[in-house]
Amino acid sequence: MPELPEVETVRRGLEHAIKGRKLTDIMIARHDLRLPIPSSFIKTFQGHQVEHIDRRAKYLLVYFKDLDAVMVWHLGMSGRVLILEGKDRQQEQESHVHVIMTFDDSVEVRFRDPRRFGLLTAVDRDQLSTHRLLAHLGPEPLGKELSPDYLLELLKGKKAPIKSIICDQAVIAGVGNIYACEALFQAGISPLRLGHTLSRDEVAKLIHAIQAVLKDAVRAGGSSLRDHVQPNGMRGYFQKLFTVYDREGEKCLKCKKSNIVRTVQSGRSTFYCPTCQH
DNA sequence: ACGCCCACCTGGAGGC
DNA sequence: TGCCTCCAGGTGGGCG
Repeated sequence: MPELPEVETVRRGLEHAIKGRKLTDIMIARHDLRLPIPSSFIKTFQGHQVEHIDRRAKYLLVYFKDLDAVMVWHLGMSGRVLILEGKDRQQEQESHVHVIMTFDDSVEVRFRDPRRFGLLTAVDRDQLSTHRLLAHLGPEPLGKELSPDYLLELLKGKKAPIKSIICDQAVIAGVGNIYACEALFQAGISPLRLGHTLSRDEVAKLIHAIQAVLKDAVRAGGSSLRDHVQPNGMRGYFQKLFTVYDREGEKCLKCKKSNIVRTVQSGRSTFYCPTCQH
């Protein structure tokens, strides 16, 4: 379930498990992810010590000590990171584990991605901001650059619905389908509204809602971090937090009157309350 | 330029 | 049981 909060949760889990450790072995079961894993991948990273792990939008960036190359990792739609230590490592190999990285000969990080929309590659540190995967990304939603001024200016003349706009990684980096729905519900703004029709107050309210929803989800992910080392660990937990997403036909939790409606925008499901959102 | 559609993949759920 | 259809958290290329 990789939107920003899930990727941030994975980042924290990785930082905890492998920061300062040496990447002793890399096993690649298949290279053909969304982008092929470069043939030089193993030679580039094997034997190096993890310095720290960053996140940019939905990308994980693994930095190594004394190494120019940064490991750039995206989980796509179905990507999961499994962290296994000690006796857990002996457990039966699941399907669709494409890469296994071993640290200090004792901690295993497995990348499982059934749909293979994820990617794993190497980019030089000084080329990160201009790399084609990352160059177009907009501001981080939890940073200071995401201001009402910024978003209001960007919405001028935009005829796309606001929901599609906030899912655009060039506008806000890291918001995806679930949290776009959740934030619009919290802000009381209809996902169907065209971008240019939002008032300054609404834009401010929307930004506040996006930040609140993401922070809550990061907190929830953080609190269930231990589950993350186990397959299927966190799935049920996050779903409990959804107020509109995937709740078509159920009673709105706010007005307790209308049923949640599902519609399709830009090919993606949108969920909203027709009473609470205008 | 912008907004939308589609393909890229696999698996799970639900209908018949 | 099995087969079919639809749906899924992302992304970028291409089209009108």
